[in-house]
Amino acid sequence: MPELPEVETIARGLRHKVLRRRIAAIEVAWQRSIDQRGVSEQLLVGDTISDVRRLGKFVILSLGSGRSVAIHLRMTGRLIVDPPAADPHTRLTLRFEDGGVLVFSDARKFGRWRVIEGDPSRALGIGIDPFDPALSASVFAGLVRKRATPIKTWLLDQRFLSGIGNIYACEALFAARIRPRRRARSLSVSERAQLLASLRKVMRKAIQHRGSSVDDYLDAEGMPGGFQKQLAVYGRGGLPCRRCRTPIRRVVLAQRGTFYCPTCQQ
DNA sequence: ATCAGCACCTGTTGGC
DNA sequence: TGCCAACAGGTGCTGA
Repeated sequence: MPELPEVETIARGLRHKVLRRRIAAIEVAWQRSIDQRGVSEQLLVGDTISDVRRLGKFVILSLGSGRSVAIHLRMTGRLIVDPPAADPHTRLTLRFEDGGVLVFSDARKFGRWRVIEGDPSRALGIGIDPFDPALSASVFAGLVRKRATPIKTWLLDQRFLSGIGNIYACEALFAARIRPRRRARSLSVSERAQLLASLRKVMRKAIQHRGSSVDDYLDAEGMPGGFQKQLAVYGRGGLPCRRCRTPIRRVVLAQRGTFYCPTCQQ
């Protein structure tokens, strides 16, 4: 479900709700929702949340002990603080000392919690953030260099850039006017510049709208995003392109639905 | 290095 | 109305 803009929205919303709260207990309703079941819970009890932020598509809870919790929401994961009603898909519950709770709800059970000692960005093995100022044109060029894989597939590979998912890969390629099947290494200097600028522009705008709720995404406040109304191609197969009226085409690439305009994107 | 296929899961939707 | 197949925003593994 959530990609960079959604995870960013969730992390921001969660931050002020859980900061400085102390973990008193953990309840695991679905074992596979947490790595190192048993060991992880023991490590967390008594620790305090000192920061909340996003790393790629992970929500990171930093703890007073120096440890971190990396939460990947995958398709349907949600983080809810002090829910008004019991959630039927609750997989994990953090009980705070003050009596409140952080609930991890996940209908499809794909999401994972992982406790990390030391530097989480290293442990997670993910690439550079698209908004990292260190991601210059030459760094970007180095990452696509020699890559024969389609650019859409490359964008989804978290080891290069982290945080981009299927929606924003499609949207950024449309904005940059590049076909999803183009080989990564075949992009010209100006196409690479266009793509990087489009990734940032599309996702910055999506963050401003608190993400896209295509199906059932909700942020930490339980609110849907608003960016889905502005999607140019994603989910618009057969509908006219907003730029040239050509029907948007849907193909499957890297086992994922991929949308593009055959006229605007070359 | 890359890719297709499948696995992990459940809920929703669209076609018949 | 009811059933069933297809599909879903993600990732990891296997085997070719």
